[in-house]
Amino acid sequence: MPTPTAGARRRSDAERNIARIVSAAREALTANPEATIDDIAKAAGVGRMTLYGHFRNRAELVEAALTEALRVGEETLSAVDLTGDARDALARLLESSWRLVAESKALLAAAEGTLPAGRIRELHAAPAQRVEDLIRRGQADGVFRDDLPMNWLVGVVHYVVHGAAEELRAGRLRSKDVARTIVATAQSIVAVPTGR
Amino acid sequence: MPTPTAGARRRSDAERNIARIVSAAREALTANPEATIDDIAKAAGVGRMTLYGHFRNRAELVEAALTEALRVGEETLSAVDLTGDARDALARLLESSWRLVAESKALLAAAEGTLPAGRIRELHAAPAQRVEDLIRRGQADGVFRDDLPMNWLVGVVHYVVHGAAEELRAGRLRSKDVARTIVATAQSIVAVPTGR
DNA sequence: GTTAAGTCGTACATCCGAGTACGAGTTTCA
DNA sequence: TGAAACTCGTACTCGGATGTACGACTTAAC
Repeated sequence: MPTPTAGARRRSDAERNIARIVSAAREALTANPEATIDDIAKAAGVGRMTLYGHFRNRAELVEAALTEALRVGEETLSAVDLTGDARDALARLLESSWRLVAESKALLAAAEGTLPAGRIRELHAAPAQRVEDLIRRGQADGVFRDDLPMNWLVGVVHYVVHGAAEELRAGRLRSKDVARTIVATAQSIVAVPTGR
Repeated sequence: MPTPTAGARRRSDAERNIARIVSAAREALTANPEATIDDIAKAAGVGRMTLYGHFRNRAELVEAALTEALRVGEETLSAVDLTGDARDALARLLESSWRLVAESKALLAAAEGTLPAGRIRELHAAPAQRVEDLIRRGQADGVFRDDLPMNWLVGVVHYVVHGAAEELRAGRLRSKDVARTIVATAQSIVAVPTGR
């Protein structure tokens, strides 16, 4: 955020513009991680100089956009019921979050260039943890495999989601099939493998 | 290639330098899709001007590197025995090609920016076709699922390979586990799903 | 050993985006 | 309504990459 100083009383229009800018940054960077500062300012309906009035540099802006996206994501995720059969819980989690995860991809790519690597992992440790916990529970219940590294199982679910989003974007997967495809694929991956 | 003209008699040192440049481009762009022309020239042990003597611009160089990579890949792939049980064939295919596929990722990313999209798909239609044929055969034999779009099955195998390579790069997957992890994951994905 | 081909440094023209400086105009807020 | 906060255009500087021009040097090829 622009002014980390505590008692930051801002004028209402400034507040509104900041919100617009962050939102525009999130959208623009999601569509194209290399979006220009100028692109973002235009998308926010604001002059470039106004933007610089609130964010010292690109890094600050990217961080704000990423933080915002993760906050929204966290809200959505925390509303998902993860009790009951772990396989069903995974389906519910994916159905309600695949869009968010997919959108965060480009944003992450934008952050990759400007933010320190540690800061990035730090920011999205929470959502990853949620998936890990669920998988761990599924393993304890005997419905998920444990012959592959946990890191991998968590990671591959992400890759599947990103992949599906990419296929959708490229027109090789129909919009209505995405959720079903992701769920079926992820479930197959984490399920206890059948011995042929 | 630099001179598409037919009777291009080149001096031997030029020939050697071109080979070095293409090879260096392949390596440099694999490590970093945004590698500079200058980086590549240096890596090839050649002056920037020499490079420009053989490749008019970045696009031409990227295309040469990509073509070269695909040619090598095609060679390796065509040596794999794809007969017998489709599940085993898939394992063999992945074991001998995952490195190549992973390396091609960054190269593809580099091409994405400079080459027309059509040219790219055209260049790597052949390898994708090989995977598709194998999956189709597995389906005919009843060992692979057919409840998901073919495009997706082909695509997701790529995403798994790229993902594993990324995890390896990030130090979250050990080198010796990569092949096994990829094979196990891919087999789980394409296998006929068990009805719980 | 001559000659054409190829090498490659220096220097330059361009383009593009980030970030800075200035300053006049506009809006909020008390 | 007056002052501070904010907006935002113009016009820079700066750095980095691409591609071009020139020209002297070196090397392969016959």
